[in-house]
Amino acid sequence: MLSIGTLAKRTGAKVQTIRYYEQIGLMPEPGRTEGGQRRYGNAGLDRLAFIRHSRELGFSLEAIRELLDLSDSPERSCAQIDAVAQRQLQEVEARITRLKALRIELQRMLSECSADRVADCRILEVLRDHEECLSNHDGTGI
Amino acid sequence: MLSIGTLAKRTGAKVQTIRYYEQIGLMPEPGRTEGGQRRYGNAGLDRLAFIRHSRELGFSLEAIRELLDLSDSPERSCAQIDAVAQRQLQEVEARITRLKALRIELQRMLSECSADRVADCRILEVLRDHEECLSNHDGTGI
DNA sequence: CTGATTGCTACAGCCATTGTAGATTTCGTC
DNA sequence: GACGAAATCTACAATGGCTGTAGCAATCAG
Ligand SMILES: [Zn+2]
Ligand SMILES: [Zn+2]
Ligand SMILES: [Zn+2]
Ligand SMILES: [Zn+2]
Repeated sequence: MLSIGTLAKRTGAKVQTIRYYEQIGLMPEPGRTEGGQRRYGNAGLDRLAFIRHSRELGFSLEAIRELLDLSDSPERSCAQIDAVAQRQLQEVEARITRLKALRIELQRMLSECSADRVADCRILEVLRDHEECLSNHDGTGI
Repeated sequence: MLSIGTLAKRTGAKVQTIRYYEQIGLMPEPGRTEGGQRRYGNAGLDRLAFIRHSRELGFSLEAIRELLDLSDSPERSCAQIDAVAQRQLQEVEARITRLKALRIELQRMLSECSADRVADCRILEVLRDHEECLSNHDGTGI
């Protein structure tokens, strides 16, 4: 049986994070010692590792909850699981697109600035007026 | 003189957001009508437009505060302003790098899944075990 | 003047944690 | 068994950047 600190060390999560996951119902309530401290078995360790790894891959806690629920029905088709991953991929791609547009604007601002007086700083000019921009940054990509 | 609602419409910010910016000291306290409603001049409009555009380019409110402070000294060198933008560019680039790694893992998971039973779902396998991953997702890029 | 719209303050909620304070429990060592 | 250090407990507040709500008060068009 593992203490919450041991679980934290093994998974890279913080102790408070594990308690938070329990609070929101993502981790089940574990057994307790006589003194009231949490004790976990391998199931708890596996579940927490799954959660942490999914977080590292950018899944939201809600998506992870969905994945964990779905994985409780091993005989069903995994189409729904794939859909969750597909959604996540699309979100990642949208964010990449948006960030690339931002990168271009930032690079342009920096390259056009002659590093002179604040009064003539090209960066401030662009920030003051979106007309100076090439992209939209309206959330829909370029 | 502009009401807070007009300011919101002109800049695309929400009314509450403008009040929030005032609360954290990013927007100055404007004049008020006899009845206590906020009234803004062009300075307020310009400042809010600057803040919103900077937010659209991904700058944090702290970075924006810095930029606004720096822009109050028009005769100084703009090196510090450029440094803020440079920092922002580096952050954007780091995020792109990280997201690209995530995209690769997600694409791989999805392409390897044969869309069969949950029990055999490749996506769940990968999420359960980071050993199945090619990248680190440790925040330091690939 | 009246009614609709807008604005006001104060507070709570979102996500996903992290940090804190003060009390209690557990564990290793003697 | 006793002692002290380390870990854990609960409860609550804070982070960033807003957004939403409730219950009033002010403003504006007709
Ligand atoms: Zn400059
Ligand atoms: Zn722009
Ligand atoms: Zn699958
Ligand atoms: Zn991995």
